[in-house]
Amino acid sequence: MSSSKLLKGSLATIVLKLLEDNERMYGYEITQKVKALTAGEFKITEGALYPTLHKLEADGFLSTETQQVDGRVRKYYSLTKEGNAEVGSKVSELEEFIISLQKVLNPKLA
Amino acid sequence: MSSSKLLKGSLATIVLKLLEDNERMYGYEITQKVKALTAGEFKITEGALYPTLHKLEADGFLSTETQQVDGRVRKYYSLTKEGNAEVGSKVSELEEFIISLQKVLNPKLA
DNA sequence: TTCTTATGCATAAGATTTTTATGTATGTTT
DNA sequence: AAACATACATAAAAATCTTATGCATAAGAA
Repeated sequence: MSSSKLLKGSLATIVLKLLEDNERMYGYEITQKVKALTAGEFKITEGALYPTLHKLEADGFLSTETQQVDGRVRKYYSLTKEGNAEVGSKVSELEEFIISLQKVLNPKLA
Repeated sequence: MSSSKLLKGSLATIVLKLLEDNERMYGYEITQKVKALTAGEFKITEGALYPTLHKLEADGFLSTETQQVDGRVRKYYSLTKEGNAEVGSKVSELEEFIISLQKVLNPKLA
């Protein structure tokens, strides 16, 4: 993920969340979706995304099916049962992190 | 920083922000302050904090003065002129990152 | 028609930032 | 006396990212 090397462990959570919302997606589609959602702020690089997808699959959170579309190969990812159970806690964890971060950045408000 | 290895590049920004709010602080005090502000959610480790402080000093954003207090040495850090000029943009960058992150995590709202 | 851009996957080297472990030292509490 | 808190520091290892590279097809521009 680009956007100036911020946020380390958030990419896996972002991927899981997108797959919760979308049923199935392929890698390139994920990069475009994130770019669209953030108005170009986040640019997920392939070097970060593909190893993350492979790890999530190895961990049993994602399953894949390859498909030919217009002469090109696409590898679709979907949440497994375990993946589905994981998304919520991962997203909560990240949201709680954001809340804590805001407490530091703006102690008067948050 | 603990809280489960989340957020990579945010520690330097947190340090700069605390020093903007507090005039001068020493390392151990920073760890305690962050713990207090976040109700124990963030536990900054020494192995992360001290190298970060040293780098910020090397970059010219912080200056130091050592002081003896109750037989123990404290190394106080303060923002330099350059550090003061840097805090705002670093904090803005992090806040914009949070906004983008929320757009991904909750596309219906944000 | 050739070059560039877009689509689509993947891996490897290097950089960065963190965790974990270790070391030194003094003061305070049990 | 032992344990915990205060206070600094560094090094090895792990984690996660960027950058570079490679392969391949399709579509659009020059």
